[in-house]
Amino acid sequence: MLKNLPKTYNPKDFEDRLYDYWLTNDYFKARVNKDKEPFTILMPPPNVTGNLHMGHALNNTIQDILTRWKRMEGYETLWQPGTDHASISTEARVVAKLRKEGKSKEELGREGFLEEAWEWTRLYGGNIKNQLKKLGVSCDWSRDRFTLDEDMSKAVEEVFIRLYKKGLIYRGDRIINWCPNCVTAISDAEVEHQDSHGHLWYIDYPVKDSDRKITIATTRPETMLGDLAIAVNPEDERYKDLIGKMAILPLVNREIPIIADEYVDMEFGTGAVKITPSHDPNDFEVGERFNLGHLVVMDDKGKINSNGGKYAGLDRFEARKRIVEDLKEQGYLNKIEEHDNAVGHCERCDTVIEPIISKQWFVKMEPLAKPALDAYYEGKIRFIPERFGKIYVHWLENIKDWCISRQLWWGHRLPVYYCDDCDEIIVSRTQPEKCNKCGSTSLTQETDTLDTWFSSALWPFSTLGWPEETDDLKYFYPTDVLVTGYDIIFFWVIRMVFSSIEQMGEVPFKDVFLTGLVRDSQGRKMSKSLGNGIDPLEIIDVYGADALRFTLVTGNTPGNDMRFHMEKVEANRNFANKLWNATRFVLMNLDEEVVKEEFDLAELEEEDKWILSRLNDVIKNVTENLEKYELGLAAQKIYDFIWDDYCDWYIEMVKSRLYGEDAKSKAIAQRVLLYVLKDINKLLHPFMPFITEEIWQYLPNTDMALIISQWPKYDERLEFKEAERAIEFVKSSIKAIRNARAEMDIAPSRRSNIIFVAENEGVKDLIISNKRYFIDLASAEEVIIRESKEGLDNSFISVVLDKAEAFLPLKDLIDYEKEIGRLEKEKEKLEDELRRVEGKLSNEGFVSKAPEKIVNAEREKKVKYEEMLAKVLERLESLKKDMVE
RNA sequence: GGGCGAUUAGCUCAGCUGGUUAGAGUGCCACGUUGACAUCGUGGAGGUCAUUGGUUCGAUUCCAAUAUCGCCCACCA
Repeated sequence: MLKNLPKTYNPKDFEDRLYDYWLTNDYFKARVNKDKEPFTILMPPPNVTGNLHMGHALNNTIQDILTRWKRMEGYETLWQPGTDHASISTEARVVAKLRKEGKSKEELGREGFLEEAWEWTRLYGGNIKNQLKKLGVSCDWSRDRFTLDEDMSKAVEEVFIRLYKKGLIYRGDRIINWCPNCVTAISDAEVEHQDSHGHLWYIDYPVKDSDRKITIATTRPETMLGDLAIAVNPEDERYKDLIGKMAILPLVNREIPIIADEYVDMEFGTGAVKITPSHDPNDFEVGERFNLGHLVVMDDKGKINSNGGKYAGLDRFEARKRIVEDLKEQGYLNKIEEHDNAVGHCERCDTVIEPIISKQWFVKMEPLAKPALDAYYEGKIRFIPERFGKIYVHWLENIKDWCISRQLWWGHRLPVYYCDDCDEIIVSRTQPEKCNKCGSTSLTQETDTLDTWFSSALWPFSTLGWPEETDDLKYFYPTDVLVTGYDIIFFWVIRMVFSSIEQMGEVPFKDVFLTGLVRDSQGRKMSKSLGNGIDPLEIIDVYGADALRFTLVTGNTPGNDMRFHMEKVEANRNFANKLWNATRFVLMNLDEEVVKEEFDLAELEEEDKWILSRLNDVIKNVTENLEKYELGLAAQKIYDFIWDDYCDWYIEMVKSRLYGEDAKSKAIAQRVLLYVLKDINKLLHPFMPFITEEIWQYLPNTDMALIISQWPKYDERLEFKEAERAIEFVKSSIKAIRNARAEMDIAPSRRSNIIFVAENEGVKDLIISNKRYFIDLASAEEVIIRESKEGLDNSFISVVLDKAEAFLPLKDLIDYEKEIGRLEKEKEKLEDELRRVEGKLSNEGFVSKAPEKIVNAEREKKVKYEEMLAKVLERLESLKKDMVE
C-alpha cells in the first residue's frame, strides 16, 4: 500500500525540513562541469544588516524560478549569493547605536569603530540569509560572499589601482553633493530631487561708485556670503554698462566684480545672478572661467563657517532666516516671490544636499561609458522589458564623473598614501616604505573609503575569484541574467556593465530582468514611516512560502509595479491545497503493482489521450513562456491546467473507471493519473518548490529528488488532436446540460434520462462512446440515442448542441415560461453571434483579403450558429403554441 | 523642461507578434453534506477594453492626439 499524504496541507510541516534536505544533499552547489552548459545568476547582494522585505521576496522568487527551471533543464546552475556592507547605512546605524550608549565615533577612533561595526555585522548579518532560506532560494550558499571579504577587497584594490594607472581615477576639487547629516560626499545617483515650494529672494547689490543697484534673484540667500561675482548675459542691454564694474556685497561689504557670461539666462529673474563658485555647480564653472577663486562658507555639518563673519556657527537654514531678516532691515531686500524648484535630498537620510566644493576622488566616466553604450547598441545587453534600455542610454549619454570617496570608515579604504613631506600621491596595495619622489618615510594612508557601489560593481567577476584566472571565472562568466529592481539601474546595473567591460572585456550579463515595486493594497509604496510594510516572513508563516511566491509572480509583468493583496495569497494557498488534495485522491486510488508499469499508447482511452495531449501543450507553452521571461503567463497556465483540466475534468472523468470493474481500463487510468501528476509537479516546482518536492516524495517510482529531476519535454507521440476535439465536445455538451438544468432549478442530485438526437454518425458515435461522462458529470440517469426528434414534445427540456440536441424528460418539473425565457436568451445570443459573423462575411474586403483559414472558420461558424438557431426557434415556436393551448 | 508607464468586469490584474462568444483571481447571487478538497463543487449576473481620430477587409491589440493618474531624469539662479 502506498503511503498517503497527511489529510491537511500544512506547509509548516515540511518547508524547513525540505530546505535542509536540499542543502545537505548539495543540490544547490555549482561545480565547473565541462559536460554541461553553465547557467549563472548573481543575486543582488542585500544589505548585510538588512531584513527581508517584499522587494527581496519578489526578485529572489524570480531568480529562484529561473534557477530551478534551468537546473531541471540540465544546466550547471550557479546562483551566486552574497551580502553588501552598505557603508553609509550600516555606519549610520552603528553611530546611532553608539550615541545611545553615550559614545561617539570620534572617541572610539577608526579601529575601535570598525570593531563595533564588525560586531554589529556579526550580530545581524545572518538574519537576511535565514530569511531568504525561508523563501526557498536555491542559491549556492557554499559560495556566499560579503563585499568586505578579503578576496572581494583585493579585487576592489586591484580595480582601483588599474583605473588609477590608466588615468581613469583622479583626485580633485570639484563641486560635489554633500550630505551634512551623513557627513560625507555622495554621488549624483544618490541625490533625490524633490519638488518643493520655496521662495525666490530678490536682493539689491549696490554698484560701487554709483547710485545704481543691481538686483539678483536667489533661492539660497545664505550662500551670498560666498559670492565672488555677479554675472549678467553679455547681450543684455540692461546691464551692458555695468560689466566690469564692482558691486558691493550687502551685509559683508565685500567688493565683487560684475562679469558677463553666456550661462546667464536673461529671461529668468532679473537677468543678473550672484556667483558663488564654492556652493553651486554652475557658479563653479563660471568661477573657473573667470578665475574667481573659491570661498567656502559652510562646514561639513552644514553650518556657516568662520568665513561667514557674524553668521558663523549658524545652521544653514537658520542663517538663511537671519540673512533675509538683515537684508530686509537694511533695505537690501527688493522682493520675495513664491518659487517652486527641485531640491536635492540625500537618498538615504532625506537631508537637503549641499553642493559644495571639496577635494574628492573621482572616476572619469566618459571613456568607460562609451563601451557600455556600444554593448547595448550591439545587442549584447537586453532589457526586459525593453523600454528600460532608453533609461540606460540616457544616463550613460549624460554621465558625469563619479565621486567615489566617502568620508566614512565602514568600507574599503582607498589604497592611497600621501607623502607628509612633499604631498606626493602614491597608489599602492600596501603601505610603501618611502615616498618615491622625495624619499620621505613619513606617509599617511587616505582616511576615506570607497562608495559601496564601487565594490558591488565588481560583483560579477570578483565573486568568481578575479583577478585570479580561476576555472570558475572561465566557466561561469559572463552570467546569464540579472534580476533586479528598476530603481537600481543607475546605482548598480550600469556600474557593473562598465566595470565588467573594462576589467573582463566582456559584458557581465546578457539579460537584465527588471522588477517593479511591490506596493500595499492601496497602491502606496511600502515604507517604514508609513508602517504599511508587509513582512514576507509573516506571510510565509501563515500561508507558506509557496503561496507567497506564486502570488508574487502571477498577474504581474516585468517592470510593472504590483499591489499586494492578502486575498491573492489566500487564493494561491487554496491552489496549493487543491493540488495537495488531488494528490491524496490519486494516491489512494493507485495500486502499487499496477503503476510500476507505464501506460501503453495503444490502450489509451479518449480522456487519457485528451489530458496527455493537453499536458503536452502546456509543457510546450510553459517552456516557451519561461524562455521569454513571461513568468506570470507560465504560472497561470500551470494553474489552469492543474485546476481545470486535471482536477475538474480528468479526475472526475476517470472516477468511474477507478471504481469500476474493468481492470485494464482502471490500470490505464491509474498510470495516466500518475504520469500527469508527476509532470504537473515538475512544471510547478520552480514556482512552488516545497509542496511539489513534498508530494514527489510520496509518489511511486520516483528515485530522486524532484529538484534535480528532468524538466518535461514536448512529446509528439502524445499529441492527440482528435481526442482533444472529442472531449471538448463532451465538455461543452455537459456544460450546456448543466447550465440548462441549473436555470430550470433542477437540483444536481435529481437525475434524469438524457436523450440525444445526433445529426450525423460521427456525433452519434461520439456520444455513445462518451456516454458515461453524461452519467457521471451531467446527472444523467441513462443516456439514450434516438434517430429523430419524434415524440420529444415540450415536456422535455431542449438543449441545443453543435450538431446534436439533448432532451431531458422532466415532465413534472417543467415550467413553460421559464423554458421559453431560457431559450429566448439562447436565441438572442445566437442571433448576436450570427449578426457579427454575417457582417464579416458580407464584407467584400474581408472575404477577398483575409487569410483563407480565417474566412473559412467564419463560414463554419455561420453554418453552426444557423443550425443551432433553427433548432432553438423551432422549439420556441412549439412551446409558444403549446402555451396558447 | 524632457522621457516613460498605466487606463480592460465592483476590486486587483492577465491578454506575447492585429481575426477569441475579451479571460483569471477575488467579491456578489443561486444551488449543492455524491467516498481528494467547503482552503470545495455546479451554474449565473457583471465589460460600447479611458476618449477622439488614423492605418487596415478587420483594432483591446499598431500609429497620432487628448484626458486622468503615476514614475524617472534635469544646474534655469
